[in-house]
Parts: sequence; structure tokens; C-alpha cells
Amino acid sequence: MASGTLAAFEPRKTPVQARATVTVQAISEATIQVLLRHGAESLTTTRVAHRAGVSVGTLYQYFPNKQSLLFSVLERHLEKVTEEVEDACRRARYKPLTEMIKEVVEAFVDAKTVRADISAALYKIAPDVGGIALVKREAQRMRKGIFRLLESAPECKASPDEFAIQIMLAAMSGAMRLVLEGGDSTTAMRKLREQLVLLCQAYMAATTNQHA
Amino acid sequence: MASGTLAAFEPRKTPVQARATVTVQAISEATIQVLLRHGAESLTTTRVAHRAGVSVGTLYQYFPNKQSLLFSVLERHLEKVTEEVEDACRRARYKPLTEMIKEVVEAFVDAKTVRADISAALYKIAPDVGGIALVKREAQRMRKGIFRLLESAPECKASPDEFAIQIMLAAMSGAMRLVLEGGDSTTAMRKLREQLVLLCQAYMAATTNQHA
Amino acid sequence: MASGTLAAFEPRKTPVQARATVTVQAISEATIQVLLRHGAESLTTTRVAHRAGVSVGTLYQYFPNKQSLLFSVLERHLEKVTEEVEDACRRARYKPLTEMIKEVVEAFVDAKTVRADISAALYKIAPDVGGIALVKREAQRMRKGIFRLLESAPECKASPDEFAIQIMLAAMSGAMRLVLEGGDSTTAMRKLREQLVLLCQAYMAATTNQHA
Amino acid sequence: MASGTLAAFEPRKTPVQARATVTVQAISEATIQVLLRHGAESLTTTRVAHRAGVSVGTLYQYFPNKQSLLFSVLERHLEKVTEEVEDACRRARYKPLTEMIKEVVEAFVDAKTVRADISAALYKIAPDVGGIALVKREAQRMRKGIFRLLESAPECKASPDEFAIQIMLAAMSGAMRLVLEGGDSTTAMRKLREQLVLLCQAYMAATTNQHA
DNA sequence: CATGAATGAGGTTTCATTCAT
DNA sequence: TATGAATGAAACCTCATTCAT
Repeated sequence: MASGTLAAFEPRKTPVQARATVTVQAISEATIQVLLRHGAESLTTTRVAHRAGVSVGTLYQYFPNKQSLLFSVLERHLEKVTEEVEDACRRARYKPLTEMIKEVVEAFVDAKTVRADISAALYKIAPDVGGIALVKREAQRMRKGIFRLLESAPECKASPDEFAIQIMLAAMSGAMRLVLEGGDSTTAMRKLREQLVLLCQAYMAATTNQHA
Repeated sequence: MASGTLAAFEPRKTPVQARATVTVQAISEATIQVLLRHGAESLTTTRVAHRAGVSVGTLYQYFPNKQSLLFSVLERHLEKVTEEVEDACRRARYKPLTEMIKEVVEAFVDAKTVRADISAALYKIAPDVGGIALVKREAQRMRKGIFRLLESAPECKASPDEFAIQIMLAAMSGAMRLVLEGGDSTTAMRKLREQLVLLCQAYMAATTNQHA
Repeated sequence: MASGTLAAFEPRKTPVQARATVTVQAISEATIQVLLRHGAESLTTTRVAHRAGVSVGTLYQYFPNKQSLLFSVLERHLEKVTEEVEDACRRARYKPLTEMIKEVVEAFVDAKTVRADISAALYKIAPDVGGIALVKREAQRMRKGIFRLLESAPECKASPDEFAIQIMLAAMSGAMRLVLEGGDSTTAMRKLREQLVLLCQAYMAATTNQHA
Repeated sequence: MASGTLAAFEPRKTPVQARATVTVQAISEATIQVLLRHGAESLTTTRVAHRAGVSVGTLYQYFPNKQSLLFSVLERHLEKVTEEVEDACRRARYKPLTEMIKEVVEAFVDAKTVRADISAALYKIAPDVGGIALVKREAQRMRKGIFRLLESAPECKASPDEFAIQIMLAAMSGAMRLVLEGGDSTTAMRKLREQLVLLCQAYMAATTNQHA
């Protein structure tokens, strides 16, 4: 299994009837509930189904196996974060570079923080579920968004450094992870947000100068 | 399990006899072998014992349970990294700030990179084994080392910012994680090393200025 | 379940409307398709229904349960074989004994061989479906046909030996089964046909003489 | 699964301690007990383990899966039959051809009849368990034994017809199957035995003449 | 009549851990 | 002390069958 392929975690069948859509929703939400209340190691398909108010059989009608269930939850979460960042990229166009970075970083941190508990819980299941491939995919999307954003920066003379963006993203999300997993206080979180902005701004400024 | 307590993962008895030490060594190494060859989900105590050339019973003589076994392996790994960083801190005393950061970051990256495969594999087991508490402990040790190092910096007027150090560490190790888990190429690794130095230097310079 | 009762496997309702007949046909054929393509252990009612282009519910409208479905397919197959043999019996009347046997055996072998794959596949499901009772019933019909045929033989002085016919049938169909299940080549099949004729002729000659 | 490979059903580990041998024996016998008392479709690994007086875990220590368990039972049974036939082949050397056939056929029928219930029950599980490959293997062994036997016959001018032997075996074992599955009476069995001798004698005589 | 979502008992298999030898 | 046979709870997943729409 390990990392590798992104596919093979797709849901089993797309619900056509209204009832089915509700069911799938309920299962996804129940998954998160169980994850938060019982922890990843006590998350069993039976328990999820029970909490969702359906039978195991129903669960397996929509998700071919436990992994795909967790994968779908993780995917939805990561995509929401990506979208927030992309939105920020759109909003920040043509602003000064420092402002750009600020918007992007804050969008990312905020997206991860709204449901800090969920973010933290999902870190645990990610590796067992093909999460690294997923993370790569989302990271690429963000990278692209940020790349286009930086192109629009007034200060930008040459094309932005793709690798630097990657590093910045890695540092940012890596730091978030550590802090979220650590279960740090809300105040620590606030300080982190502000420092991460500073860190990214400093780094981007540094790489830009270096290349000049 | 969650995060939380650091204790309760200590080995069952400290080997006093020479033979016992050898056995414990063999088991620890076997654990890593199995982890690398079969993956975390196929790591069973029986398999580890078999590869170590002992019986399961013997394994349980030295480790009260599977977690403690994995914990000990993870601990050894993290401690080695911490020690490398602490060494770097000692070596870098009284050098200019930029140089300091460079030494520390490179020590960290190199320590993680010597056995990139092991580093990557251990990420997977960490959460199931009390790894976050361990990570916190080691992070604190590094923080302390770096704090003392920065105090000795010629540029340092006031006391160094503890929180900034924490952020720097988080960014650095978080980025490493992403890259190691991603299984990136050696060349990417080299570029990462150099960029991470830049990033940390830029950030530390920025926070210092900000406070001034 | 075991063997035992022949009944209780009858379809649920005899289709009166033309559309219904078509549906039942489609389901029966789908059953065979699935059996051949996926094997007996992967034959699920849902899959059969899907291949037949109807819903499971519809399938259960015409067959009270999975067994009855398989039973009906098996029944149709066995009856066709029986009919071919009975036809041969009618055709062979008043011919010399050797000729009679030849006609009957070849009719049987040919009937089984036209769709060798189906014959082979059905062997697997037979025991789970009340097949032995069915086989007995069909065997009895053939026995009767052959009995009447032999009565018409010029060589026949006394009444033919019922038990000998049974043995002959058992040997013949048993050998066929082994070969069909073995998935033997078409050439092996041809040789089998010819040898089976010889075998039955020899046996019938022997019993007749013995009784004389 | 289907037919095909003979391997991949081998037991998981050969018991080294005396206790283990007893356990394996108990499990095998329990398998047969359950097969006879509850039928193939109600034979669960848990039930077998329970009847054997061990836990499921123990069962799976010696048999990698349910199939291998059934396979081993079937194998033991078929091998015993083969051995009886081979013994008969040795005993019948240099006797007249008719006598030879008689000995072999009776040995086969008797071997199958001693535990008619077991023989019948095993027919049902054979196809799900790689039985056809096994049957082929055993058939070949018998064929070889009979071939060598026939070579020693005084009447034997040329080399015996391999294919004819195969047909004879198929007819004989096929007929046995039908009768055993039919659950026929002991008297029917006795008559079958005698007729099968006659049948095989007649057939072998016929083929021999034909070739001359 | 047809549909297909829902059911849930129950089967197979794993593996951390113990303890008699 | 070392061994490895035995344990058994518990997880995942299937699929025949029903019934509301």
C-alpha cells in the first residue's frame, strides 16, 4: 500500500436517489465524529455505521472498504483547505508582495484552524489511507495558485521560483501540523499565525533578493 | 492513547548481562528491518522476533508490549537527531548568527537524511506509539540548545525569542517530514537543505529586527 | 440442504405475459454468463440481475431465492441432455444392439459437449442446489428410455437388466464429468466419445451373456 | 480459484513438538466430523476449531486458510484410496488379466466404501478446494500403477493402452461418485461392486482385442 | 410491476500476548 | 531464561433478501 497511487480509493457508487445522498453524508459525518470521540485506532466500520444510523452493509454500499471511507473524509478536508488558499490567491492579486503572503498564509492557517480537532485527527489516519499522495496533489494545486499570484506581484521581475514556493508551503504546513498535533492553546495558535506570516514573508523576500 | 504521557513506554528491564544487550540490540534492528521491508501495517511482534533470531517470548522479556518496542526505536532515532543538533550548537558558539543557523539547520537535515528511509518509516508509527509527546520532548531539548547558542551570538542584544525558535524548529522539521514522506530525490534533498538554511536565517533575522 | 427433495426449487410464478418470458430468459442466460465469467463463488444475485439488465427486485419476482435460480438453469441443461438421449432411443429402435448403444452414448456425449464449458460449470453448483435429486430424476428418465429401446433389440430374449443400465449410465456420465471438469482438449474428447461407445457396448454384451 | 494449480494449499507449518502433532490431528478429524454432522455449507473454521477443542487461532497456525484445511483432509482421503489401489496392483502381478482387473476394481470400491459417508461428503467440497487438480494427480498415480500391472499380464502382447486405462478409471470412479452421492443402500453397493468388475473386465478385453 | 437502498447475521482471518515446558 | 503453541477478542467485509418508493 504505502504511498504511491492516488486512485483506487474512489467511492463505490454515486448515489442517485435523494435518500442515498443523505446516507453518504451521514456516514462521512459519523466518521469524523467517531474519529474525534474514539480515536483512529478505535474507528471501526461497524461503529461508524452505527453512529450514522445505518447498517454496515449500507456503509459498504458506498465505500468499498474502510480506507476509501477515511480517504474520502481526508480528501474533502484537504480540498476545502486548498480552496480557501486558492480563493485567497485570487483576492490578493496585484497587491504588494508582503500583503500577498499575509493573505495566503492566514487563509491556510485559518482553514486548518476552524476545526483544529478534525485537522489534528486526520493527520493520524493520513498515512494509512494514501494520504501522502493526496497531500502531494493538493500541495501542487496550491503551488500553482501561489505561482500565478506571485506573477502578478508588482515587485516580480522574473518568473517566481517554483521550488521556493514548495519550501514555503512545506514549512508552513509542516509547522501547522506540529502545532495542531501538539494540541496547543488558542493563544499559541494566534501567535503561530502571526509568526508564520513573518516567516514566509522573510523567506520569500530572501529568495527573491538572492536570485536578483 | 492519544498524545499525553511520555512515560509508560520504557523498556521492561535494563539489560545487565552482555548477552541481553546483544539481544535487545538485535530486536531493535530487526524492528527497523521489518519496518522498512514490510511496512508498518505488516510489522508483527512475531515477525520482528523471527528476524531478530529469537522467539516472541524473548521479545516480551525485554519489551512489555509492541508499543514500547516501537517507542524505543523511535526514541533512539529522535535522540540521535537531537544530539547532532546539540553538538552543532556547541560547535557554533560565538560564530556570527548566520553561521549559527546554517550549522544547526544542516546538522538537523543531515541527521534526518543519513537514513532517510528510516526517518520516513518512523513517521508512520509515531502517532500510534506516543510519538507526539516524544517529539515535544526532543523539540524542547533542541530549543534549549539553540536558545543558549543564540545567547552567545554577538548580534544578540536582548534575550532570544523562545517562541520564534519553536516556530523555526517546527517549520524546519515539518518541511523535512513532508519531503521525506514524499520520497523525493536526493537532488531535491540537497536543494531543500540549502533553502531551509536560507529560510531559517531570514526568519531569525526578521524576528530579531521586529523586536528591536 | 443436502440432497433429498426434488421440489421446492420451482420458479415462483410461471410468466404469462410475453415481456415476463423475455425477462426470465434474460435472467437465466445471465446466470450462465456470470457462472462462466466469474465462477460459482462470485455468482451473486445482484450481479446476475445486473448482467440481465434488470434489478435484483425483478429477479426475486421470478425466482424465490438464489437456489431456485441455479436449479432452474441446471434443470434446463439436464433436461436437454435427457431429451437428446430419448430422441436417440426412439431413432435407434429395432437396430442391432451394438448400433443402439452407439447411438445412445454418442447422443449423450454430444449433448454434454456442445457447451462443454456450461456442463463443467454446472457440476460445481449442482450439490448446493439439490442437483443430486435432479440427476437421479433425469437418470431415471434415461433409464426408462434405454430400457424400452433394449426391449426392441432383436438379440433381446429376456427383459433387459435394469441395474446394468443404471451402471452403464453412471459409468458414462461419471467419466464425462471427470473429463469435462478436467478441461481436457477437444481431441481427448473425441477419443473419449469413441471409447465410451466401446465401453458400453462391451459391458452390455457382457451382462447379457452373463445372464444367458 | 477454479481448478489449476495443485500447490498453494500446503499447510502453514509442520508441527515440531509432540503437542502440535496431536493438535493437527484433532483439527483434521474435527473437520470431518463437522462435515458429516453439519454439511459443507455449515462448516465454519470456528466450528471446526471448537469441535477440535482448540481456538481458531490455533487452527490458523497450521492451516493458512479454510481451503487448505479442507484440501488437506481431501488429500489424505484420496491418497489412502490411491495407496489401496497401488497395493492391489502389486498383489495382482502376474495373475491372469481378469483377476487383475477384479483386484484393482474391488480395491478401489472397497477403499471408497469403508467410509462411504466421508467419501460422499468430500465430493461436495472438492471443487472449492482445488480438488480437480488433486483428483488428476491421484488418477495419474493409479494409472501408472495399473499400467505397470498390465504390463506384467501374461496376455499382454504389446504395451497397454494408456488412454483406455484412463477411461476405465474415469468410468469406475465416476460411477462410484454417482452412487455414493446418491446415498444408495449397502446392497446396491454390493451389486455395484460386482458389476463394476464386470464392466472393467469387458472394456479392457474389448480394447485389447480391438488393437490386435 | 420494477427499482435499488437498506439490512445484518455471520464468516474468515489476524495478531498481541501469555504461560507451560 | 528461552521457547513457541495456544489463546480469543475483535476487525473487516459479503451478499441473500426485503420493502418503501
